[in-house]
Amino acid sequence: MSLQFWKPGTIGPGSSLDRATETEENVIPSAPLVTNLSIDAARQRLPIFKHREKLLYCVEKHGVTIVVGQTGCGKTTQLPQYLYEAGWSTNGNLIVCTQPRRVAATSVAGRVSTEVGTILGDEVGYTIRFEDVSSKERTRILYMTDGMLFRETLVDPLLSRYSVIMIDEAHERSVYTDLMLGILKNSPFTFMPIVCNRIRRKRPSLRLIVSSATLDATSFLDYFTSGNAPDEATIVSLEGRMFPVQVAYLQEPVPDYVRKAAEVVWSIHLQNGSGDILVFMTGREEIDRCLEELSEMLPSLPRYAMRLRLLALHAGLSTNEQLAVFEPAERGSRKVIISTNIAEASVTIDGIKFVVDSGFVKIRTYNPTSSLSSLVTVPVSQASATQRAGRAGRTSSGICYRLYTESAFQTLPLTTPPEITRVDLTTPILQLKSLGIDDLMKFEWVTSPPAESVLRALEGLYAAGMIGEDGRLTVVGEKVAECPVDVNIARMLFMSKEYKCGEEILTIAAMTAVQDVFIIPEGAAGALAELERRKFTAEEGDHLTLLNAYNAFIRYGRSSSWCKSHALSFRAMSRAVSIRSQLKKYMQRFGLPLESCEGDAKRLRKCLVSGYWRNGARWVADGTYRSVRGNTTLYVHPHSVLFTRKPRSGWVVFHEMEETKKTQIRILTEIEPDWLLEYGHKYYDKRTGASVQ
DNA sequence: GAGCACTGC
Repeated sequence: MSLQFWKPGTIGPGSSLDRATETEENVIPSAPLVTNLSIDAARQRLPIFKHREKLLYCVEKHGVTIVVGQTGCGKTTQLPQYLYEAGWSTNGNLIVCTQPRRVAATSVAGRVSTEVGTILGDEVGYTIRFEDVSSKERTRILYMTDGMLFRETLVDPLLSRYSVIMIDEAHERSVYTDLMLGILKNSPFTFMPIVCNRIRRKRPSLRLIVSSATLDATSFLDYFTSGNAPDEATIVSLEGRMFPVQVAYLQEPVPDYVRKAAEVVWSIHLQNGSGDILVFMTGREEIDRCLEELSEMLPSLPRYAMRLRLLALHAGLSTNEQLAVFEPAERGSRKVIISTNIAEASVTIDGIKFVVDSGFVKIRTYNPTSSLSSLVTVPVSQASATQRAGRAGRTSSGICYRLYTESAFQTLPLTTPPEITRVDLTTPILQLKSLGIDDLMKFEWVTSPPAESVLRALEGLYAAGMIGEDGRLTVVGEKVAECPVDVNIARMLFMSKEYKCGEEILTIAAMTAVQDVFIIPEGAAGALAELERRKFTAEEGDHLTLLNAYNAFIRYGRSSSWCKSHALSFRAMSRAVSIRSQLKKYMQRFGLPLESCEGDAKRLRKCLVSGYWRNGARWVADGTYRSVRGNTTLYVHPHSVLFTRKPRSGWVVFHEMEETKKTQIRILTEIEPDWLLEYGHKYYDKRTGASVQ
């Protein structure tokens, strides 16, 4: 394979590390310091233990401490321990550290409890949805998902259990991270001493640490100090322990990065010593194509070369298939993992020495005007590209090959827009209202979502009866805010009392909340799986089909082998069981009866319409649908049981709509059109005088 | 007749 694609002076496959000019000595830039920690000290790149006293001092003195720490600097594991030793968790107080992901919260808690020398769940514990491994009396350091802490604020807005709150991985800017930071600054109940002195009287001892792996951390400081109180907060930079990763760029852009990726993998393999290869693609389709290209090359592998073990990694794989990427390659062979963005932060594989970065990623976007969510392929941000490159330097020095030019890299956005700017805000805004934040126009977001999204969410909440004309929560809205489900689904749960079908609606609510219930593989196996699925098919549509599958799963003893032989995902089904039992508790608390409709599907479908009435669609002769709102053309998702069939009444409601190549609707149920009117009139007549046609 | 990036409560 020719090396001419690689810009001279950067590193091409096969060139020696010694000869190559380094474009970036270490792809993780060292952090500039805005700190009252001595800049000289930082320049000397002191190891973390020398920061320790300064760090404790900063937390002690200031309301907000921003910590910039690279991968491996120990901020997540060490910092809470320092605070613990320094006595921040006396008098029954807790030090809480939030993580965006469940696995991170559990694994870090495990590590720290070992370091402290206690059993997990004793002094060190974790709390994630469905799992609370902590002790009310004894736990002092608690790891938690940020979503879980956010939910806790709905119950205890003062967060009175905690003396220190550390929002970790803040650079990822998950919705819940942003909401947590937002309420810490804005809520009338919370305490930011800098911003809100009246609260400082309520919680004078509470401290906040925001920790981030990237430098946009300075913006967190500005956010909390409104840009004018630098002596009230600090940024501390910690040195990471990472091996250097060198970066090579293409000299010329390529039209087909999938093919190019396969070629680069091939030349790395032939010209470099041992070390596994990780390739970033955008989705399953590209992964499969790249694997195909590589397997076609395999027969031409020279006899002297190591063997190649080709692996795919994406979220759609079963647990076992995912675990395969962690198995060390056999002697004399090299692992090549072709992955989605899952390997950028969620899944960490040791032993990777080479990263091949396509430079693209699929992200969710939301168009508030059409309330359409879509999945688009976009160029990655520089921060993402840096993170991807870093995956090559976890266990030794490595090389990252970027399948784009250096000048293209310079034009990439610095960061990915925070998730809060790209999602439907209906649920977040309902929850903020529940926290007493009524005037959303005055709410100071870390990054403001589009005003249109806020308005659309308010409109939806009003239409669903969650807020009144004054914008305040209704009695139902107050309850629904506590429920961990979508507003539509919550409405159904409440209406099930009228339709006497709580038992079934509860199951449907749980099943619609999990993804990939049916496993339909490609090709011949897929056809067999389709046949299996037909055993559960209800002619009314997907909701009742999901209900049938759930009931059968319970009837046959929740067995994983049973799932396997019926094309069902055991993981998804088990999750549905957990969600159902959680939602059941909410129903009991709200006094909603768990009656069965005793096979009366009409009652059940009417209840579905009470939640989905804004998601109506009409069948047209070409097999597509037209939405009731907006009259846009909708295509049925191929996984729907109504994909091949016209609904008898010609009308359906659907669970969600999403734009991919076309606008698709997922999880459909056949209904009578006048059921839509029953709910539609209440809304349309009052607001605009228009009606549902 | 055709397809789901990744989290989280």
